[in-house]
Formats: sequence, structure tokens, C-alpha cells
Amino acid sequence: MNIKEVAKLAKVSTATVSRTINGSDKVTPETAERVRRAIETLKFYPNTNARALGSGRSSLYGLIISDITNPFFPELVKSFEDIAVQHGQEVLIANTNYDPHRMELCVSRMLQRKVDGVAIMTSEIAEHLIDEFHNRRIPLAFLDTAVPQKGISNILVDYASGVDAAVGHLTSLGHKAIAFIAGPMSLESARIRKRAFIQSMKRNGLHLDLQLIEEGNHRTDGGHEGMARLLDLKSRPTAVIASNDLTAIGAMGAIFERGLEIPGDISIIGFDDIELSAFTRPALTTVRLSRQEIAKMAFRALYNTYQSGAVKGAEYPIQPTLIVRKSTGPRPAGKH
Amino acid sequence: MNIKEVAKLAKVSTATVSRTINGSDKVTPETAERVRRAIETLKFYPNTNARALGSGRSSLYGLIISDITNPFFPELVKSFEDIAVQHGQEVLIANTNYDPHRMELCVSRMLQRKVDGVAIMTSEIAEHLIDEFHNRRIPLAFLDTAVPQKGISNILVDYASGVDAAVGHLTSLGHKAIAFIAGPMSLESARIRKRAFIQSMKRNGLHLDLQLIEEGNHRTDGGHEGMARLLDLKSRPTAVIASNDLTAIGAMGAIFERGLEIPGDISIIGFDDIELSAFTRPALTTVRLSRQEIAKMAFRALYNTYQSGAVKGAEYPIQPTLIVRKSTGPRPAGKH
DNA sequence: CTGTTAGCGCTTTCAA
DNA sequence: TTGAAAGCGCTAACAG
Repeated sequence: MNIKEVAKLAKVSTATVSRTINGSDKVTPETAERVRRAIETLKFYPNTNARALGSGRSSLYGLIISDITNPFFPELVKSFEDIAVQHGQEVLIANTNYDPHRMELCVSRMLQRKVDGVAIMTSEIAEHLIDEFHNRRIPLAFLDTAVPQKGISNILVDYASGVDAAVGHLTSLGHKAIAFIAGPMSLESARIRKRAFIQSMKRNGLHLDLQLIEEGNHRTDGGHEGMARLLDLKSRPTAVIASNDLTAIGAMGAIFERGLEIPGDISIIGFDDIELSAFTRPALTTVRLSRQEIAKMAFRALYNTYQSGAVKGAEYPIQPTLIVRKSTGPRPAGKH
Repeated sequence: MNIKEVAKLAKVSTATVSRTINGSDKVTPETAERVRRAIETLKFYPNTNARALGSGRSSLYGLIISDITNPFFPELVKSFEDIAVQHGQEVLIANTNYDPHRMELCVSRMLQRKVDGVAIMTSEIAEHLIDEFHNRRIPLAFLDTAVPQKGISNILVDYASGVDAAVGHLTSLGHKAIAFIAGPMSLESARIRKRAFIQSMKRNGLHLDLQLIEEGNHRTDGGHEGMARLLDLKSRPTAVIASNDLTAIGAMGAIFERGLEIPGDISIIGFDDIELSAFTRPALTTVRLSRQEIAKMAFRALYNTYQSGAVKGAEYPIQPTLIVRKSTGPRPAGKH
């Protein structure tokens, strides 16, 4: 079952069938109709491998993520697939599992399948792997890389405004002693969020107590430990901002263990707005980072770059938004 | 950059390069070594599209799921990818979004990419779409389909034993009035679970009160509503088993809203063991359905079927296990 | 607007 | 054990 059979049935050449499939405008409507009927009756599906070989374009876009079980990613993956399919493109997903070796494997998988572009939504990628793509003129899109370079597109989250919204919300509730549980400092995006917090505190004219800045690991256990240390302080904070939702959820556990109430004793704000955050008790106030937007931007960046044959990437800004739920409340009376 | 260049550099024919790549045993170790070095220095990655075209095997396996943001799927996807990559195969993931049209699109995507097999982990698939695969001799693996047929492999979860473990756990805690919040009756696997519950109650010699069986939708809202109705009963149950974890979580919300305690007033057990269940307060006792096992079985079924050219599928059993956490406790004193 | 035909890069007989 | 060469199914000049 191939294009030849279709051509025979429709009484045209294979070229005409190909043109019809590809929506060329130089085919008479009648001919096209005949071809389409032939395709229909034969239940013919063009072989994408042959198409890719013949045209030099795979219509495949790679999506490299750290770990699909990390709640940040599922919606990102879904949105990426949605928009790709809308454009008639296919998606190749690969998990690095936070493992550099595995990342290398992911890159090789992408290269073998001759992807037309790759969205790299993890933070860890070695320079030489980027070159591998760059040398082959394969468009790349990153999320929050430090430096835009080599024609790579970059999705840039405006962390500053997100953190600002969080700090603003807390100050409007009367909080002054605001703590921050950061992510791992090995992560660029975690460093950016921490810097954003420090600047936001200054901008809001609040005293910045370095004791109130903890380092976590973007997982619940890190949040738990960081919060435990904060609670051991003689003057403990009345509000905490966490670098991501999992950290915040871990912190909530630590607070409950001490018999304290949220938000009665301590208010807490997360970052990301993963699905889980709506289900915690109390539901978590958080700064939403739209994964749908990120995915759409990343795909468009790749698709446009590939289509236009452009060599240079661009920057795409994303605005986070504060989602107020139940984990934040007024500063407790008698506290500072 | 192609196999010819490699052949030239290694001073062999393209056939020998091909054989080396494919690990043929009829290549002298020395020749093979020379070829490998050439591949290395040229940073050559064989073009999978050409390979697929030449060999008639795509080394691609499809994985159709309902919705990656449904917490049941991420771990399944990850495990499937893991095992596929271990076998040098690639994965094509497609979400149906519970939409029949979209399912049709998924099938066409699979067909175009010429997958070597498809794992269909959703419940909704039309008969004629199955034929589409069957006619092309493409192995299929299903999760909990009603009837095994047409050489399709079937991953069969032993729901009976899972539900039995749940009922047993509750009776050992003294519970007698046990309710069940089922999934949507349009779903085969939901029907099976409900039947299993009814049978288990009988086997344990417990009175089966039909009022205590509610129908949900496998989402939190359905659990919430079902539980609300149960709480309105004059003789309300002391324990509830939900058809899946999301239902259980919704039910927990309804219980809390009435000012009741878990497990003080009511014990609750879920099904699936999604990640979220460890984070609820209290942590949810549930029947774990290992997604890793399901994924591995499905892949193996497909891979083996394809490799052996077999026409008929097989059945693969999966045993669920009870995970006891904090949402179950002794029957409250004075209650029945 | 349509047909002819030479590739695309690899696999796989068939010979040697 | 190795090489030559004929496909695999489609695309894209080029010619008409």
C-alpha cells in the first residue's frame, strides 16, 4: 500500500498524488478530489519516513524534559503536543531523569530521528551537546538559560514580577518578616528567583534578614528541612515564599508538625502552580507559571525558526500571575 | 554526513558500515573497530528514517493515553520510555484528551509514522480503529479491555484481589458498613471494580447495602458528590472504598466539610496510588496499581509480538497491592 | 496543470 | 567476510 497504488487507482502520476497530499495549489480541484477519494478507499497513510527522506524534513520536534513525573511537566508536554499536532508536526519526548548520561542519550535520540528542532526544558545541558545541534543547524529553544547565544531561542520568565506580586500580596496583609526558601543554587532559574526575592524586598522597603533565606532543592524534603530551620529561629517569620510549589508543600508539612496553623500563624506562597497545589489543605497561594504558554512559545520559536531557515533565535517573555488561595492571611496579631 | 562518508573514511563499503551499526556478527572485529572509529570522528548518527524505509521496521512504538495531566499516566509514560530506550526503540506518545475525534487523529499519527506496535492505555477506542491496526499486522496491547481478540495483547489487572485486600483491611479494623464510590459505568475497568467490590463483600460475609454504592466519574468532583450523598444517609457508613484515588480525594473533601474526621469518623481507601495520595492529609490508604509494571508488560508484549511476527496476543496479569497509610483506622466506638 | 525521473540514506539480497 | 546494486516510498526538479 503506497503512493503508486493510489496513483494507479486515481489514474494520475505519483507526483500528483504527492502534490495533493501536500496541499499544492497547482492541482485541479477535480483531480485532487479524485486522488482524495482513492486515498480514502485504500485507507492510505503516507509513509512519513519516506517523506522525511525525500524532503529532508522530518516534521518531528524534540521535547527534552527532566522527568515527566515532576508535576511541572505534564501540562507542558500536553500543550506542546497540542500545538505541534495543530501544525501537522509530531513530537518526540525524552526524559533525562536528571542524569547527564541520559541527557547525552536523549540528544543522540533526537539526532538519529533527525528532528527539525528541539525544546530543551531542563536546566542541565552540557555545552558540547548544544554544539551538536548547532553544527547541524537544528533550532533550539531553552527555558531560562543564562545567556542567549548561537541562535538559540530562549523562553524568559519574568521572575522578578512574579516574586514581586508575592511579596506585595504579603505586605498588603501586614507581613514584614518574610522568609524565602530557595531552590538548589546549581539551578539558574533558582538563582534568578532568589535574586528576584532579595531585590523585591528592597524595593518594598522591607528589612532583609539573611537568616530568613534558606536553600532547598525544589523537592518536598528540601522545603521541609528549610522550614524546620526557620521555625527554630528565635524570631521566626510570619510568612514564607518558596521557590517552587513542592518546596512550599514540604514546608507546610514542617509547619503542621510543630502544631502551627496556616495561615493563622504563618502564611505561605509557592511558585509554579502545579495541579497538586489546588488540593493541599489549605489550598496553596502561588505564583502561576503558565506551562501552556511556555510550551506554545517554545514550539512557535522552533517552528518559525525552522520554516524561515533563520540562524538566530529570539527571546520570548512570559509573565507569571499570582493565584491567591487559602495559605495566606493577615499577619498574626502581636507578631512583627 | 552519511553512511557513504563513513564508508570512505573507514575504507569499506556502505554495506559493511551498515552491518557494523546493526551489530552483525559477520564483520571482522578489526574492520568493525575501524568503522566505529570513523563513526566517532565524523560524529555520525544513522538516519533512522532511511533505516526504517530500508528495513521496513521503524523501531517506533506508539503509546496512546487519555491525558498526561491525569496523574495516573506520567509514571506509566516514563516507564514505557525507559524500557523502550533500553531496547533501542523509540516512543511516540499521543493524548486523546478523552475525545473520540482526537483518538482517530492519534491512530492516524501512529499509522503515518509506521509504528511497530501500539499500547492503547485508554478505555475508549472504536472497533473500526482497531481493525486499522489489525489489517496492517500492527501488534496492539490494551489495558483492561473486555474481550481479548484479534491477536491483541491484554494487560489484565486483578481487581478482585485488590478490592479484596481493601475490604479485608477494613473488616480487620472492625468495619461492617462499607460504602463504595464507583467510577463511570461507561468505563469497563470501573465496572470491573464495582463488581469486584460486590463479590468481595459477599465473600467476607458482609451485608451489602445497595444504598452504600454510589457512582462517581473518577474525578474529584464525582467523589465529592458521591460522598455527600452517603453522608446524608440516616445510617452512614464507617468506611468508604473509592474506585480511584481522585474519587477518594474528592470524598475526603466532602467529609471534612461536614466537620468529620478521617479516620476518626470515617475510614477511606483509594485505588491506583497516584503520587498525590502520599501528600493528602491524612495520607491516603490505597490499592497500588504499579504503572511501572503495566508499562513494562505492555512494551514487552508488543516488542515480543513484533519480533516473533506472531499473530496472536497474550494476557498479562498484574497484581495490585494494598498500601496502608493514614486514612484508615478502627471503626468508631458505638457505630456499626 | 501533470508526468517523468533522479535522488534521499540505509538495508539486504546476491556474488565474489 | 566483504562489496555491488537494487530497492524502500516519497519529493522535487525538470520537461512538457
